Amino acid sequence: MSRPRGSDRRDGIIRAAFDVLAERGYRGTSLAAVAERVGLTQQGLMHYFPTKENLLAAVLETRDQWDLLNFTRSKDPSAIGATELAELVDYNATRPGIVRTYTVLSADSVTEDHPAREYFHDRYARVRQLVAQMLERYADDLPAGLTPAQIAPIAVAVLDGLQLQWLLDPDEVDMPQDFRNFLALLGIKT
Amino acid sequence: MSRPRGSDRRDGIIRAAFDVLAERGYRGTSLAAVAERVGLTQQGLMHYFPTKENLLAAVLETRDQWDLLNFTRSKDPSAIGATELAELVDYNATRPGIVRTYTVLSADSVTEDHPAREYFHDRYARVRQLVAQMLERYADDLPAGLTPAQIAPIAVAVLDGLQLQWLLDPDEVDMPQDFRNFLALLGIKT
DNA sequence: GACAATACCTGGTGATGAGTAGGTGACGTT
DNA sequence: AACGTCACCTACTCATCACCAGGTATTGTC
Repeated sequence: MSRPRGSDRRDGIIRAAFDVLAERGYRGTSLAAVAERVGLTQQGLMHYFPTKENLLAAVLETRDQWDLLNFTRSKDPSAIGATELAELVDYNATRPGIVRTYTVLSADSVTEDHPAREYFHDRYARVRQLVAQMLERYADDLPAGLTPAQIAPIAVAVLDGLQLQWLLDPDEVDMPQDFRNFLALLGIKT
Repeated sequence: MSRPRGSDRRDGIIRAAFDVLAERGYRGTSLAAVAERVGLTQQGLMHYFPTKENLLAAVLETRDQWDLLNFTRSKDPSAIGATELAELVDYNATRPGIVRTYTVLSADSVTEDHPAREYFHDRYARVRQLVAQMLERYADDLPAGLTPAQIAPIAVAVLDGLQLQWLLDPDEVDMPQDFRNFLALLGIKT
């Protein structure tokens, strides 16, 4: 019966915290609840993450791997296009937990004194820039004379807004299809 | 020095609760904090609203007046168009508090056992339907052969998604302009 | 096998949460 | 003037929170 090694344990805690965060939001998440989920006491958890804020930061850093930014990190932003973006939405539609965490936390972060506020502020700036770069390849054919930089915030809004509606009513809202419809609106075929 | 009458007091409490909800989310809001803001003790507040959930329900019911649904309640849905919708966004851009409450609470509501879940589920269904009705008048000229019903969830997503980005970075994100750009994407001029 | 670091634990603390129980004083009605 | 209702309070209860202090058992290193 070997004890998990330090970094494995950390991973487990982060994974559990990610889930609990999705279920209860930041203020609704207790360290004890996260600890219980990995079979530790709250104090055992605090051996790894001395404060709640610290744990949140670790979650945000680590779990970035799942999202748009890291989806594209390895690649050249301008090398990926709408097809890949639509596929990311397909993928997200199979992972409600991940979507929920980011939806809940990002809205949570506009709250007063929220520790993740700066994180999301910066993150959205980066995502808008990334999407703008991606749209460059369609720049000449964009409708209404709009530029990639003008469309980027709208596209990001569609991504986020559809997630919220989908989380609230997965049977009624077909997120992947709706996103493809949006791309069609841009005159982009997938 | 006359004491506020019952219903006035209720209004004051709801107004204060609305603000605190925006600042801290549902789970982060304490009855004591709301009470303090209206100059009552927590128990004084509970004379009017026996439980926290009860207070939330009252806030949601009452403050609906500010939103899209009530914006249009008096009018025939098909009588209002994109211009009015864009003006609503203009108006929202001057009222960050209201926007924040709905943004925070709607995302909050996808959380486990959240008392406002059903409210937002139903609300979004109604908003989508309303927007679809509004789009009917443009039905023949919509791009990519899309129908009002197909565009409605996208338009609602844009509304919500832009609000989040705007709340996080009001200097960088020009919500009203971005929304007009979206309408341009639909081939609608304002 | 000595020794230190790691990985936890038990046992607190003080703050704060929602909600309860039972009052008191002001007011309107008759 | 008596009476009831409304508005609000003090004084709890009990659970839960983040976090601290200090311990012990296991593990890796030499």
